[in-house]
This record gives sequence, structure tokens and C-alpha cells, in this order.
Amino acid sequence: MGNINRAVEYFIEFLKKKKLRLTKQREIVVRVFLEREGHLGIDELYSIIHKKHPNIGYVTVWRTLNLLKKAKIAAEVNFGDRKTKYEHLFDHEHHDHLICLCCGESIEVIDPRIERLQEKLAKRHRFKVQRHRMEIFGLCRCCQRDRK
Amino acid sequence: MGNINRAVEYFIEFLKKKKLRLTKQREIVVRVFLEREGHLGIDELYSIIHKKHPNIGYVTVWRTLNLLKKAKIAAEVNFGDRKTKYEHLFDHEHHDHLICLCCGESIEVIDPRIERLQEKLAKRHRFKVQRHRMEIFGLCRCCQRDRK
DNA sequence: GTTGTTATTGAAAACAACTTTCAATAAGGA
DNA sequence: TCCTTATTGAAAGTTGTTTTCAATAACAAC
Repeated sequence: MGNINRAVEYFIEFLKKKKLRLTKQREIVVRVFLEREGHLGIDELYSIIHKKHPNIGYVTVWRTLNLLKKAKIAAEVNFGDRKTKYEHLFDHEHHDHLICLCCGESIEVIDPRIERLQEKLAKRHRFKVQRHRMEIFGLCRCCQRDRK
Repeated sequence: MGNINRAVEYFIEFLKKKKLRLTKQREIVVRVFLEREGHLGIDELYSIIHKKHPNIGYVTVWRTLNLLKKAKIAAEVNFGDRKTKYEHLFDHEHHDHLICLCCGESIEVIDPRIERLQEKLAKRHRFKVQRHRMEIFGLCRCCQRDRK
């Protein structure tokens, strides 16, 4: 995936700019994070990494995710349980989510008409939008089928 | 406020149905919760109650909020910090939120056109909606003014 | 009203997820 | 290669929530 390398480049740039150092650990964390699509919790990411690299600690994973957040490569998301999850931001457009309450899968969606109406709604309340989030919870196609 | 008494009645019914007991503490917690509009954290609610009733513990407030949730009198909301907040559900229609990042105030809003488009969006993905949430973060009218 | 059963209470302890601290280590410029 | 300083990982600390447990209080039956 060429995008992964581009994102890693971008991260290295970011580190240089901030006079931070590129360590083996950081590079591994970034790559494993970018290789997985979808939403990863810290624990999840840590345990994936820990299998191959038992010497990389939880804290390093956590700290690297923080850096990725600052570098705008990752974004925190949060679906109401109180576990922080991270998704890719680099090269990803804004989107909303359909979240399956059965299997936990989440589908990224976007509807420009909704976006426009949200803007208008805010304007009616003289509210200056910085960002928004929208999540629809329910059952995905597969889980509806399995329920029968 | 007649609504408060109606909600309290409703709560008492709920307790009876579940063979639970109406205690002084529970009644106080419910009333204080219902008297406040907006979104209350547990700590907040507890400290309001604690001033007048120093003998009511944090845990009782927490447990009563759980009961209110089960009774559908309160709903949990969650704006991305990791503090659980509660809002009124009894006699309140579904709504979304405009949340001010400056003062923390939240405005309840609803736009039927957005609701309809959300339904359609889900349908296109063969997704069965159970509930959704939408939050727009930014600056409220007052805070925009104060920033200048 | 008294009694007996059992839900409820509050303090403290436990838990979960995140965040900080600190001594040892390792980047990377000179 | 050396030296400065960022980074690491383990452990400890925080924060917010949840459970435990002995003492207390509802409330149904007498």
C-alpha cells in the first residue's frame, strides 16, 4: 500500500519539524496502525504489536498514537462506551458512521445533503461550526440475516 | 413544574412494578435531577445534592441515575470527554445537540429533513437503525461575541 | 403498631482506562 | 566517537465508574 509509505513519510517530516526522534518503536507502531483499516482501541493495537515485538510497551503505543493525533494522521473516535478508539485521518475525507450494535463493525458514510443541512441548522442558531459527528447505531446487513 | 411531579409519579410506578422501594434518598435525587434542565454529570448532581443533604452519598446518586435510565426517565449522553452525562428523557422528544466548545453549553435541536435523510442513508446500506446521535461542536453566539 | 424479610444505603475497596514519573537507554548532530 | 537530550518501559498515580459488605430502613404480614 503506497499510502502507508506516504503517511510514514509525512510522520517523519512531522517529527523533524518538531525536533523529535524517529525510533524503531515509533515506526513499528505507525506501520501497524496504518496497516489496519477501521477503528482500533489502544489495547487492541498494543496486543497486536506486542505479539511480534514483546519489548514495545503499552505506554509507547499510547504515546505514539498521541503523536499521530497531533500529526493529523490519526483521529480519536468514541462510540459511547468509554474506550477511546483511533481511525486513520491521513488521506481520509470527513465521514460519519453506521455502527453495528451486534458485531461492532462500523461503516464509513457521507451524505452531502446532510452535511449541508447541518450547516444551515447551525446557522439558524448563530452557531459557528468547528466540527461535527454523526453516528447511526443499529444492525448491519449480516447481523440482521444472522438474527433469523 | 407539573411535569416534574408527573415524572416522579412515573418513577414510583416503575419502582412498584419492579418491587423496588421508594426511599427518601431516591426521591430527593430524582427531584433535583428533574429540576435542572440540561446535561448533568454525576459529580455535579452529587455536589448539588450533597450541599442540602450531606448524608446522601455519591453511590446513591449514581445508583439512582441508573434506575432513572432503566425507567427511561433519563438518558446517558457522552460528548467525547470521558464523563458520562445525563439528560431528561421523560416527556422529551428525540433531539440532537449543538455544543459550545468554549462555555460547554449545549443547545437541543431537531431538523426533520436531516432525520429523514439519515433514515434513507441507512436504508441504502441495508442497515437497520435503532438510534442515532448527531453533535455539532463549535462556538455559541455568546462565546463568538466574547472572543472579540 | 410490631415484627420479619429483604431491598437500600454509604464508606471503602476494587476496577478500568488513561496519564505521569523516573532511571536507564538510544537518537542523531557535533 | 562523544555528548546532549529525547525516548523508553515499568511502575505508580489519576480519574471516573462499579462492586462489596455490614448496618439500616421499607413495607408487607401479622
